[in-house]
Amino acid sequence: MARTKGRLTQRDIAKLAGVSQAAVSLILNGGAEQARLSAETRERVMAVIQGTGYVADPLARQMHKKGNQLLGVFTYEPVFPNAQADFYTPFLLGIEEEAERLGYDLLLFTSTPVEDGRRKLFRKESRLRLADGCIVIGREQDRDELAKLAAGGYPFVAIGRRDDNSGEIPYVGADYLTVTRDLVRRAHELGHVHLLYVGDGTGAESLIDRWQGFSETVATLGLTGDRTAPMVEPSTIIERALASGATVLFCEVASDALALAREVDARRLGARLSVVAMGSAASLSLPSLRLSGFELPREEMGRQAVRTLSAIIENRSVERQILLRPNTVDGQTLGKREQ
Amino acid sequence: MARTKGRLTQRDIAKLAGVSQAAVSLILNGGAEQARLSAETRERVMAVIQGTGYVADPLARQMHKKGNQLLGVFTYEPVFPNAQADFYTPFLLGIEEEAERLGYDLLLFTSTPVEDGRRKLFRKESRLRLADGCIVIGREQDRDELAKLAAGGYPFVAIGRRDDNSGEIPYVGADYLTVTRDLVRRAHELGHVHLLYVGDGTGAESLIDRWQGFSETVATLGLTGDRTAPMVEPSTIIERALASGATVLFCEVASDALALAREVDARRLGARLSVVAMGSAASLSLPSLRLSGFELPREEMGRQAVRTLSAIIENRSVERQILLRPNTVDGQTLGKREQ
DNA sequence: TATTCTTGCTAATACGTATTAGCAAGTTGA
DNA sequence: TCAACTTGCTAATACGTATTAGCAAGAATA
Repeated sequence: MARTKGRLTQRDIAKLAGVSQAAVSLILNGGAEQARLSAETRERVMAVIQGTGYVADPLARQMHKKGNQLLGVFTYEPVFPNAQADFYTPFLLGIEEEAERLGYDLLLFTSTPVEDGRRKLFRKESRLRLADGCIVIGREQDRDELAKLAAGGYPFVAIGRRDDNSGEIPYVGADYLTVTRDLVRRAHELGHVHLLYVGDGTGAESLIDRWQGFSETVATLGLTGDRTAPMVEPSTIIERALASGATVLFCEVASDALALAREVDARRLGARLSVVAMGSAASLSLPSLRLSGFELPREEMGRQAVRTLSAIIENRSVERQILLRPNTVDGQTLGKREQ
Repeated sequence: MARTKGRLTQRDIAKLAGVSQAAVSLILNGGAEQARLSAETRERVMAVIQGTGYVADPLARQMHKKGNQLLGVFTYEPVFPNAQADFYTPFLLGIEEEAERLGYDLLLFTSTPVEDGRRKLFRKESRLRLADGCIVIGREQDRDELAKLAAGGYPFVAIGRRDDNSGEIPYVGADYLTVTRDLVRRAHELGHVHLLYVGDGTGAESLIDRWQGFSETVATLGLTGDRTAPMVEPSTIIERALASGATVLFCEVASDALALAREVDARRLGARLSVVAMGSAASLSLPSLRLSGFELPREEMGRQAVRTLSAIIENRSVERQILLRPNTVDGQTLGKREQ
């Protein structure tokens, strides 16, 4: 066996069988009918193929398909967590699941060990187009870069809402507004009439929406709604609430909610002060302290992002901006207002 | 939003920069010196590349046996866990970390649907070549497939020891034999002379090695060592141990160890019966019940796999079969033999 | 002034496969 | 007998990149 050349090709097979390379390809891909290759020819070629053990080079086969069936996942920090309570994993779980279902592989961009932060991002971005399209998770200060991407015609979907002037950044976000409204209503049903919003209520859309859902609903229902910035000291906030007569704390940031709920617990104020976690209510909860509030449907957001992205890549029509409703979590920290 | 063409090519770049496609390729691959392209031209082309975010199609590059700075990761089940106690994550953490350090991105092969509980490596072969090489995690019954891969000259590293006749499957495994020996010695030092091995002791190398480390050391030290298959009922095993006079249980499977330790606890036999977990002693432990035994150095295995793989890809010489020593875990379940 | 050298680039081709258009020879129909 | 049709195949081209050979214009040399 003179293995002069590295790899057996269709040309070799063709030569051995006395046909053209095209014939070999056609026979292998079921185009033989269409091209009316005779049964004899087909058998002859197949015999050679079997005899030589020829297998088509998968790379060459893929070359003239459209894409590479690759979805990029772009994050601003390493994906795999040290920490137990982990932000990215649920998204990735959903992404992986749906990617698998749709026949895509995932490309995880690791950042470069380059010191300078900017270059780091740049180097990452320079590899972005390796994939057919990309899912961008986290960090909402990147509208410009995303807008550039969109303008360049590169298919991508952000996880987390991104509104910009051009209005055409595709995203899968969470409907904070509605769920916050529902929680305020729920508090109202439980007798609360004075609510305290703990957080900034500005900046990212997700914060603006929470605040808007809160303040609008408070107004609609004729309740009293205050706002206070999150403090280093939970005690300060609790005292402020007690002093003002507020009976529920709506916390923008879940870790604040947890800290506050603990302090409330420690002071045995559970009956007088409720705590609502606007996010991560389930995942941050401890067995001994289950927060009330809501939880992002992260897995579903991941799945939806993959569906949207694949539709964009494959040029199918699709709703490009989707908000999913967070799940409300009935914990122990939202109770009836003490009479 | 343009989206006229699917993917940006060197031809597009060339047109934009007013040069030939060849010039673009040369500049990207360091052939610019050789071809005497002027500094201005180089800069002009690079500017266009940066502006557009062009990246060479990995498939086309692989056709010329060029790398893409891409490491594949193949697992037999989905990577991202539902379960809390998670198998893959620590490996991936190490892999991501080291890949980042070495300037590789990661390609997660998810697209193969799980068939009867696991993914099939051979279904992926076409996709595998997108990556410069691949890390295969888990499942030790895949020697044939791996041998085929190796024969095809595809660079890969298995996590988990794989010995086969050809003897050349590269892997990063755990040195179960040594650590088991040390644990038996430790038990001996604590006064134990009659040990019970709970498990099959056959099948995968990892199991064979544990049994071998156990039985050899028992023989060397002149101890008594029995073996029993793992049972559905922990009670049965415990009674068998008590009846035979064994004072330590060496458990092949960590979840068995946990179940046994719990039962021992429940029966208040802690002083009479020790339990050793040969694997996951730390990660399976509860705050209230810390197992003694050992734990795989999963992160380090991941890092080492990346180092080995990159060496193979880059044609540097490297030890292809590496065993890392698991870490012993001093928990509460291995104590002095009761006098 | 003719020759050689250098500079800066491009044309052409290869990689291995898939696919479309179409050719030559034979067959059928009128 | 000429056109239309069928049969059985091939030529040509595309995919996107890498690489080699070599061309044109100017500079240096003899």
